[in-house]
Amino acid sequence: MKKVSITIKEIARQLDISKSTVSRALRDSSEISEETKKKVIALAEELNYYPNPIAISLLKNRTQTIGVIVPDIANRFYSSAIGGVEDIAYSRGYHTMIYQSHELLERERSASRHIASRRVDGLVVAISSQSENIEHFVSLQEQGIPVVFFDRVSDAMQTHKVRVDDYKGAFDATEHLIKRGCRRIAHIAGPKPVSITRFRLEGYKDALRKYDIKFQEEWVLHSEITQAGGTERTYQLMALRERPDAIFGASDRITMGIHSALRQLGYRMPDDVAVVGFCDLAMSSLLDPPVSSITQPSFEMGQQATSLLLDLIESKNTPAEYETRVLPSNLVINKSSMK
Amino acid sequence: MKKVSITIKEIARQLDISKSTVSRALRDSSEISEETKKKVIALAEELNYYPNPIAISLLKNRTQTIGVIVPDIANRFYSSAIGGVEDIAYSRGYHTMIYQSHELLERERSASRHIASRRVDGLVVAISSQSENIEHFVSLQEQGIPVVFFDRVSDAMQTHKVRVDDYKGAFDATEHLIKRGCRRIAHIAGPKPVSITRFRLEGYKDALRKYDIKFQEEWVLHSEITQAGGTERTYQLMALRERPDAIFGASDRITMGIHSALRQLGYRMPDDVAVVGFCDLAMSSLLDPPVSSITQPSFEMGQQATSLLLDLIESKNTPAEYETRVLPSNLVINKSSMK
DNA sequence: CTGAAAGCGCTTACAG
DNA sequence: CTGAAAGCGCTTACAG
Repeated sequence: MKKVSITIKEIARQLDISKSTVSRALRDSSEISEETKKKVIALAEELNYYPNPIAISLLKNRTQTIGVIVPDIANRFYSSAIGGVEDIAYSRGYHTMIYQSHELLERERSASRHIASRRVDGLVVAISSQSENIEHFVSLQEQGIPVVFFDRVSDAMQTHKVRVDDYKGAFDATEHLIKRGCRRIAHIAGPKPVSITRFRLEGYKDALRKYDIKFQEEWVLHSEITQAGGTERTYQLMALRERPDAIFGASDRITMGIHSALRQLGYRMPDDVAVVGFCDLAMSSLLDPPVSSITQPSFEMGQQATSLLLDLIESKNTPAEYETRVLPSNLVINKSSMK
Repeated sequence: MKKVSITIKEIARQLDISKSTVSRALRDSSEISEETKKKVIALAEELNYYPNPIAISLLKNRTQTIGVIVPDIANRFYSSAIGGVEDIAYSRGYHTMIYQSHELLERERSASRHIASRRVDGLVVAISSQSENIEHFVSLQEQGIPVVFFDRVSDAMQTHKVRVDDYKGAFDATEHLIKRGCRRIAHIAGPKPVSITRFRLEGYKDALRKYDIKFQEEWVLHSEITQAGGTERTYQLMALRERPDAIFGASDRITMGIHSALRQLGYRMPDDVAVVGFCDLAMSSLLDPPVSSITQPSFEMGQQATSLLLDLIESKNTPAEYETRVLPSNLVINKSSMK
């Protein structure tokens, strides 16, 4: 199949003027007579002319396109964040290309290569849980393609970062469980290399400390960010000689696993075990019982990361200082922890 | 920030040969001496040279990129279908741009315009439920940008279509309920304009007919494809003087609404009301009780639609005949309908 | 106010 | 085997 697009040259031919004049008239240049402008614009509309963005990209070495890499678009947290990215990008005249890493370093690298070769103007990324090495992002930055991190950030690179206050979210969740009378509070954490895992773990520990509750090594387990992971770790926790009376889950997938494992094992929430997770609200309220969760402003994170990125793209030089924004999370209490 | 990319010209300068020779050597042309090729390739690697795809696009009037428009990427059905699209696209050397219509005609039009102006090579789309008018897709096709429909198709346009056997899926679900002893089977259908709504409704009706069960107008309600829609319509059904003893839901969102409404109203599934839905399995098994569902091969639909699209893109002329592929669906029985 | 020319990075007939 | 030239669709100094 062949595409025929009408060009500036064709308009020039039909009007018997030069391409330069057409180009200027279309961009409403002050040095073209009103009369010529009108003729050109009228014909352009009639012919349904659209400038070829590819030619412009070649000229400006800019594509007006940004990339987003997230672990998984099916995850509500990320699809909502992408909504925020698109929101800002479109309003500032950029298009968005979405990539999924599926938590795989190799996929992330391949997306980065694609971004570099496609001359994408910049990248917003939530790092894959498998990526301890982030050389591929450093390399993009060195090539002049700015990178902004959101949600999953890394200390290994200087750039803008937008994340949620994971520490405080975890602290609040743990404190809430303590106030509800729980004393044996377990935590199923995410994979170790991920930044948010550390922050959340710290929040959990500090809340215990504040109330003089002893931290027990065996009550903290690391898990993949999957439902199956949450289920397996819950089996392990409930098999302990001294069982926890509460479990705090580090992600929504993990929390779903906790929930289904507890039901399957015959425990009642919150009476036997109270549960709080970092969760998507729509999801958690469907479960029985509905799960208390720390909600995160995902849409807003996408927006802020993108607006920082576009500022980087549009400024001539590297900023004096990179910014790390920490957005507040919010604890929503549901039946699973209402003792 | 400024991007500096190394070009063919630079390689030519350093090697003191012409750009033409460099270009040919890089594409491994047979008319270049082995020696020259080696030199060129070695230097290209050293300099980390990548051809500028934008220049090539301008030359070939091809972008090696396809678009996908789906109502909502957060919906598992679509995110999985996108997985299938990406799978085929990448393996055939294409990149994928993802757009969401959010079930809005205006958003779908704007995505189509973007696709046209960006010279995307082709489009795979599941039509928004709001789009009775699909002129924007016809217009793309007329501009030489092939369009393939999947899941939500339309008769208003001649092209390849890939859909699931909605008729049979609905028939099977209804028949299953009948065999379980249900006689007052309600159906919460999707929005009227959507093609799949009709197919599913027909399957439902025909199954009733086969078992000589009278079709009752008031037991079929149309709903938006949202959880809230399913909930509202369930209220309406259960408020009827003669209550249904089974509800068949036309989509996963609707089915979640049915499920939560029934629980909230105090009905037991399946004893009071049996439930079957067109559902995502991972989702439906989290509910209590787990919901029986007609599952659809979403990944495969994405794959097949994309491979048909790429064939269109790569063939010189319009095919003699357009194809409509109908993939089988599968009924998975869970507790919600096990009477 | 308008046009001819150069150039963005590449490919490819046409010569030699 | 290699090079000079034209061209993809556009913009923009430079002339006039």
